[in-house]
Amino acid sequence: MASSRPARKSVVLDATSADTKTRILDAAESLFMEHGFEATSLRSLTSAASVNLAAVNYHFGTKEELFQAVLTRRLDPMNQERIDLLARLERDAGGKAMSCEKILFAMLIPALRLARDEKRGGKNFLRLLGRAYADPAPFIRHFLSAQYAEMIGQYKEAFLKALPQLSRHELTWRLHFVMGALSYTLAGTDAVKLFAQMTAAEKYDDELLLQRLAPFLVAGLKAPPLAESRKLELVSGE
Amino acid sequence: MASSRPARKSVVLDATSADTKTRILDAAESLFMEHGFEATSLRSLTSAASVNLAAVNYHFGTKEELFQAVLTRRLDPMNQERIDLLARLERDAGGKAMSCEKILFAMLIPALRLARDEKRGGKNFLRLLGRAYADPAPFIRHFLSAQYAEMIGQYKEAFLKALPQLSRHELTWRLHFVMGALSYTLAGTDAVKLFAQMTAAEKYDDELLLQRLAPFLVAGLKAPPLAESRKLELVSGE
DNA sequence: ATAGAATTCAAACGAGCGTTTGAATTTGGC
DNA sequence: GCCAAATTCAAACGCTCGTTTGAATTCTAT
Repeated sequence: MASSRPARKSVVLDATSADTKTRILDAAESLFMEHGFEATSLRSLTSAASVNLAAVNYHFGTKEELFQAVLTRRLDPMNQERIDLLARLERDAGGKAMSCEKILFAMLIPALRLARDEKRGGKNFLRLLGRAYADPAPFIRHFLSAQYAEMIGQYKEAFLKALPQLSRHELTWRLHFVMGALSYTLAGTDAVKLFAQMTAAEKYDDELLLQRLAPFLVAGLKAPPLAESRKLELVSGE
Repeated sequence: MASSRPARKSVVLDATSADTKTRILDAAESLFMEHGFEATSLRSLTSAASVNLAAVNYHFGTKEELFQAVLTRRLDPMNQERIDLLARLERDAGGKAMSCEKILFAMLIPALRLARDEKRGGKNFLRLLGRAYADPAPFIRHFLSAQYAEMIGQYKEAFLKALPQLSRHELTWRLHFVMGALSYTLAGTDAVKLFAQMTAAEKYDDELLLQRLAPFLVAGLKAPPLAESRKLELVSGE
């Protein structure tokens, strides 16, 4: 039988809590988040999930496919929610331009809902997602690229209408910055304390985090495009 | 003798190009960037550097210490440059408040200089750094936290003066977002194509990247703090 | 030229890795 | 109640990992 000692210090799921596939996904979500893909062994993962070592290969094929399954389980519904929410807002607007804020909120709200829903992985999953964005493994990058393509495409069109002063090219860059700040921020656990010693009073709270992030990102998106004249100033010595 | 075949497809350094320690650091910088810390083996690293396998442990102790040495070599001078540049600007301003742009540029310029200096690792190192920010390994997080503490502290004080409408707490968050967008952006290699299909005409260019990032971040920093009244709107369904 | 320190080297160590196997067990339709 | 399919299981396979070792070699100061 599988040892019932924790992998390191972490959770061991009750053997009766759910079926094998779900227990594996739950343990993988937690361990991949904590240690990353490469540093998480299938042995620690299966013992945390209280399943046999071979169960991962039986149910998912390989470790890589398991990782993709972990992401898909939460990501597909969240991105679909984003697409649906944007479509509804566009219908409500009746062809008129929407505000930049509204579009951005439509992106953030499904993430916020997911973060608050412990049954869907909650904060754990968002942090895992933030980490996955920065993982150098090609299979992860390609997978995420495919998962996000449709959603990002739709939002890019919406933002283009809301921010007519931006070229498509400029907007592409800014959406990149937005996703960067978002994923980096969500990935932070202890990392929040990296530069900031948070007061113990205000504990880590994803909702509050997104509320602070939103005005920052809206202002960035609305910023005037870089003037030609400023370029030299940046690269000169001062 | 060490095999002279490349680790995967990558560079093999000329055995006479530099001393052993430097060759190891150079190969490590490149491979850690490409594959991440866990996924880079000392065997592929030492063969790419054309040194004996045991040389890493002899010169650096452990793989973790090697990683820290790779970061320290570039990071210490860059952050010192940032601190010095800020101090000079503050002296020039003679106690009067500096503009937000100037402070941010003082942060970005040393990074830009490093990116353009191939002898100091260039773009490779900045991408490695961006990846390191998102790595879950505790020893990396603690190391970076210590490396950045002084620099971030100085800039926080400067920004506080430049942005008096922000509370210290609010600014802490915004600097977190700034570092997020910056590191995520710098970490992108192929990742730039993640959401954006860059035109072949405009090839990847760190200088241009920072020029686009700067106005985005300045606008975000200057954004008015989140009004109480908006909070509910974000968390409600629409 | 030579002693002693520093470095390089081939080889091995023990451990952990992802995956496979084939038998044992459980499950579900008839 | 039974048989076949699905699942679980212990064990092993082949491989790679970071690190250590002790001898061989190179460097340096006298």
